Amino acid sequence: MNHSEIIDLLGRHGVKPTPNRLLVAKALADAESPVSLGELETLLDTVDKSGISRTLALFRRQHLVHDLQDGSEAVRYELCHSHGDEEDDDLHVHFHCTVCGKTYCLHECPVPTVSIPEGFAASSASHVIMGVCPSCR
Amino acid sequence: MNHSEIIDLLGRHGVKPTPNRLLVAKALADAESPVSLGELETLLDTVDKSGISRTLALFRRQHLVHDLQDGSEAVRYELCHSHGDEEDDDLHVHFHCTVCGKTYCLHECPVPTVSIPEGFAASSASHVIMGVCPSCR
DNA sequence: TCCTCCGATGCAACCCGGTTGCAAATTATG
DNA sequence: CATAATTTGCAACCGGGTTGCATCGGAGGA
Repeated sequence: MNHSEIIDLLGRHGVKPTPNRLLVAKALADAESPVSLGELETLLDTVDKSGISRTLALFRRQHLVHDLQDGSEAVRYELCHSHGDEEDDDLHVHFHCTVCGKTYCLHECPVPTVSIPEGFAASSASHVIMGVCPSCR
Repeated sequence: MNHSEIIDLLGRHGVKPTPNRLLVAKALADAESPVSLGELETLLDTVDKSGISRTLALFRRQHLVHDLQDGSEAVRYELCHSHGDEEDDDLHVHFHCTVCGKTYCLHECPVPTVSIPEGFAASSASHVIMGVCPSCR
């Protein structure tokens, strides 16, 4: 994703494109798998941890990223692929490798729908599979 | 679950029944929903946080409890209901209420099986639904 | 029974991911 | 150009959780 595409993306989500936000968004766009705050910190050594944290909070509020608890200690972030600026409709299964710690997005696997008891109102769901990835076997 | 049943449960998992372990196991058995370390700490004010932490680590190693990241800040623990002392086969869906923060075990909803790409080896899976629970609507 | 030893426990210090207060820098606005 | 509003970096802080270490307590042997 190039510079102007990223500016455009931020704009569609109502986010003013400041330098740091562009860096964070680019890093997220370039990542092939969900990234944690700590990883972003080492990836973007010019940007302070607090700035990244605040940027991610903003992105979350504007539905530009969604977060994911994959079983590792840290929360990981991933760009929303839905093009609406509201809810994220790109809910796919994640696979967390217990050997290398990497988390894969199985884009081709949608999160299955589970019927839940009367009275519960679901707004989103996450499905994380733990195991060993191809390169660690 | 009464005292001797708990001692028996620990025994089946190869855990020596010390006073603190019995307290932690009882608290977990009595809880109607998964409990966090912090909640156990307030529940068992006679037992130190570090002791609870070490006990939970032991229980995890012996497959007596399994842990769950439900989207709240803390990890929650739940007694394994499988009666084997090895793997836990009681994988059910959890529901996390974003209003009251409580996590429900939907025991009647097994975690759906998702077919994953060639090369990945799954060992377990978690399925967490976020939303609003009956008492918060 | 008493001794000895090893595991269990409590306490405090620490670690780590993450957030917040605040002042400096940068950007937008009249 | 002046002033107000945002963004940023730095450091301090926060909360969950673990670890080092000294002490306590219980099982087993003389």
